[in-house]
Amino acid sequence: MSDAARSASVKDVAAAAGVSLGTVSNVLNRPDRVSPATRARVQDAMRELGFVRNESARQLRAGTSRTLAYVMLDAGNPFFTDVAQGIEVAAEDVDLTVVLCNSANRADREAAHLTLLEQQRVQGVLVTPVDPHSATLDDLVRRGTPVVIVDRTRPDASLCSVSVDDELGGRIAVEHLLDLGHERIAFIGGPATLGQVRERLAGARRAWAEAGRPEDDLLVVTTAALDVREGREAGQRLAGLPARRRPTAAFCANDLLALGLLQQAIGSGTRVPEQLAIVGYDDIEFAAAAAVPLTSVRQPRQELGRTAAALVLAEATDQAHTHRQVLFTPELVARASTTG
Amino acid sequence: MSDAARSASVKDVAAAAGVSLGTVSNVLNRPDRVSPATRARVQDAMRELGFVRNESARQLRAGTSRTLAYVMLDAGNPFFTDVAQGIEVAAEDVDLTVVLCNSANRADREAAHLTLLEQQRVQGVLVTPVDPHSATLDDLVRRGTPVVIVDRTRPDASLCSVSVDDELGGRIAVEHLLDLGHERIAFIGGPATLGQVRERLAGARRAWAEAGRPEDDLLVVTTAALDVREGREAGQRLAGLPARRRPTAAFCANDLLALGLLQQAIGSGTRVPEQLAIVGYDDIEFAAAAAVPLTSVRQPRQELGRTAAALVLAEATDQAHTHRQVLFTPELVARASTTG
DNA sequence: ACACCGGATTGAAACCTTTCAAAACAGATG
DNA sequence: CATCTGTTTTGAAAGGTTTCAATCCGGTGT
Repeated sequence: MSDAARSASVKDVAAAAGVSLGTVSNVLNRPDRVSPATRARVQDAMRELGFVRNESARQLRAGTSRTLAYVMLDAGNPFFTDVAQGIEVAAEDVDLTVVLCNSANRADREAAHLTLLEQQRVQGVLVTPVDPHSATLDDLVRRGTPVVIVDRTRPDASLCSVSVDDELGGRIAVEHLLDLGHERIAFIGGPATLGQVRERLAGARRAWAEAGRPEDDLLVVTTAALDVREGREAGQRLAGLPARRRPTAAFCANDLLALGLLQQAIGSGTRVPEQLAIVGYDDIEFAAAAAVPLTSVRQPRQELGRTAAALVLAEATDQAHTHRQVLFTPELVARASTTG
Repeated sequence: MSDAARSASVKDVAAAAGVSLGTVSNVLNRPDRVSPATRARVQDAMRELGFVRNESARQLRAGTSRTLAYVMLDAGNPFFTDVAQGIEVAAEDVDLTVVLCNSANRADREAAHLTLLEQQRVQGVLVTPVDPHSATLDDLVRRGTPVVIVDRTRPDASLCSVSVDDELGGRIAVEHLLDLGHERIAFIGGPATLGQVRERLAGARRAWAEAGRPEDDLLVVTTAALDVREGREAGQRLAGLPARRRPTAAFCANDLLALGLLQQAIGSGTRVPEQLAIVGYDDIEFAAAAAVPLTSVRQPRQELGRTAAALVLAEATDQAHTHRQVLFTPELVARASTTG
C-alpha cells in the first residue's frame, strides 16, 4: 500500500525481514546459499515493500552489465528489424537483454547513442554504422567495449564484422537472368557512394562478362536513393528508351527500387515478367506480397544478427581476441517476377 | 596510448589535472562554475586518459536517468517503428535518449523488459502492451515509474494512454465507400479478440446503418490474423461468392490484408477498383507503393509517439498528476484503389 | 590595515549494491 | 564435553559519481 516516497532499498528489506543486508543480497544473487526459511522471509519482505533492485548500484559494484545494444541504421527498414530479431534470439539464450537504438542514418545520433552506451558499460555493441570507417568505433574498442559491425565491413579487418557477400549477390542475380535467356539487362541502383551498391554492381558486371556478353548490353541506371519513388522514375527512364535498346530484365539493388519499378510497369501496362523481368534484393516481407511476387536475393538476416551477437560475446569474454570477419552467402529466391 | 586495465575514473582525472575530484565533477556538470584555465586542464586530462563517465555511478548518486524506453509490440511492423520515431523526435528535444525494446507479442518478454527498465530507473516507459489490462503496468506505476500506453487504451482511464479512434476510422472508411456509391461491401479482419478489429468493424457497421443500408449488405469476412496471406485467402473467399452477392468494395482492418487482397485480385484478373474497390488501414509506406496505390485510413503515427513522450514526461515531473487519455483522429487517404 | 565579497575550489558524505573474510551456529564425532 | 565440520549469517569495505557546506583567494571599499 505504500506509495514509496523513495523506493525501498536492500537495507529496508533487511530491516523488515530481521536479517542483515548481506543476506538480502544473497537471496538476490545466490539463493541456494540461504536457508529456505529466511529466504522466504526475505522474499515476503521484498514483496511487501515493493522492492526493486537498483540496477545502477548493482552494476556499479558488480562491474558487469546484462545488456547488449544494437545501433540500427534505420529502424523503419524491415531488414534491420529482422537482424535485430536474430540478435534478440541469441541474447535470450545467454540471458542478456537487448536494447535497440536507432541512428536514422545520422552520424550525430549514432555517435550520441554510442557515447551513452559506452557510459552505460554495456557488454557489447553491435552496430550498422553510417560510416564503417568512423574512428568513433575504434575509440570504443580501444577503451574496452567490444564492437561488431553488422552488414558492413572493413577491408582491413580492424574490427569484427558480419556481413553478406554483396558481390556474390549481384552475381547470382545476373546469372539467374542469364539462365532465363535475357540478352539485354539493366542494373538499377545508387548512389554509388554506397559500398553495397558498388559491390552488387561489380558482381553483376563480372557475371555478365564471364558469360561473354557485351558490356553495353548491361545498362546501368543510377538512382539518387534506394526507395520506391526512385524505382518508379527508373521505370520511366527504361520505358523512354527505344525498343531495340530497352532491356528485357532489370536487377535492382534493393527491393524498394524493384517495387517502384514494378508499380510503374504495371501502371503503364508493361507485362511482368513477359516484357520486363525484375529481380530485387533483400527479399523483404513485401517482396512476396507484391502484385507480381518478386524474385529477390535473400540475405540471411536473422542469422546475421545471431552471429553478430555470438561474436560480440566472444570478444567480451575472450581476453586475447583476434577480430573475425564473417561473410554470409546470399541466396536467390525465384518468384513470378522473373519466372512467370 | 594506454589500453586501460580499468577505465579511468574521476579520481584519476583529478590527479592527472592536479585538481580535486569535485572540480572534475563540476567540469562535467556545471562547466560555467569552473575557471576556463582549469576547465581546459581537466578536459585535456580526460582526453589523455580516455575518461568515460560511468553512467551507473552517476545515476546512482544523482538518482535521475536520462533515458526513456519504448516497449514495442512488434519491431517488424512499420507502424510501430514510426511511432518510435515520433518518440525519438520528442525525446531529442528535451535531450533524453530512447531505448527501444521489442516484446514481439510475447507477454513474458514484455514483462522481462519492463522489469529491467524499472530496475534501471528509466524516466518513463511507453508501451504498446500485449494486454493493456495487465497488472504489471499498474505495478510499475504504483512503484513510481511513469507509464503511458500507446495505441491501446483502458476504458477505465486508470493509466495515461494515447490512441487513435478506431471506431471513427471504421466509420470514415465506410463513408468513403458510400460516397462512391457502393451498395454491397465487405469488412475483412480478425481475429475478433483484437479490440482494434472489433472497433473498426463497429464503426463500419454504424456508418452503414446510419446510411440506411440493409445489414446483410455488409459482409463480414473473419480472418485468423492480420497478414498478407490471410488477405489473399479472403480474396479467394470473395471470388467464390455468386456474383449477385459479391461485394463491390472491401474495407480491410489492416493494410497487410488489403495488400494480400489486392494481390489476389490482380492475379486473378479482377480489376481494381472497377470490379473491386479496396480500403486498407494504417497507411503503411507500402500502401502507396502497391501495384494499385492503396486507399487507406492513416493514423497519425509520429504524433502518437510525440504525444506519448510528452505525456510520460509530464507524469514524470508533475507530482500531482491525473491520468489523461488522448484520442487521435484518423484520416482517410484516398488513392487509386478506390478512386480509379 | 581591515573586513568583506564573490567566485573558484575542496573534501567528505551519500547513493545502493555486491563481495568476502570472519563469525556464529548446528550437528556429528570422539 | 571438547572438537571438528559444514552451513548460514554477518559486517564492513568498495565501487565512481554528485552534492553541498566549507574553505580559499584575490580584490574592493573604508
